[in-house]
Amino acid sequence: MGAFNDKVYAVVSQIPEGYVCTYGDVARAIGQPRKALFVGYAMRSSTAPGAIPCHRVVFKDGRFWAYDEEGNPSPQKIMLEREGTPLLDDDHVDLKKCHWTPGTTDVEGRPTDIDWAAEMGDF
DNA sequence: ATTTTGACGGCAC
DNA sequence: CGTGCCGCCAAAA
Repeated sequence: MGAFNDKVYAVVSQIPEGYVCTYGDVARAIGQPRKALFVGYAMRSSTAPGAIPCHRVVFKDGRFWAYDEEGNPSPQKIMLEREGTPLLDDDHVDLKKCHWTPGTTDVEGRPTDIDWAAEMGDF
């Protein structure tokens, strides 16, 4: 696994619950703003579901992948709602309220080492 | 080695 | 505010 994917993993894992981050921000955080697209690949190919909260990574517009290849609603949307992420549309989040950027101080009382596997297991 | 294609982003219209 | 096009970089064909 390349170091790139590893960094992406680290950054995305830091996104607090109820907040989202854009691909561009993640790419920039790892020092390669041009590879925003590549970050998306890392998410899509994201290994074991639950290992990475890829559902918290959205487009710069706030849009997120709400549907999978089969056109079925993706669990991402449900998870975002469940986490209390403010949504503007069925596939848009309110970046104005939940836009979190890496590098900033973590939200108080928001441990980044949550057991996502267990969270997903609830589904 | 060359072409195609993106879970992107920014700017123009 | 929605759409289109181009630029980026790397992997896949």
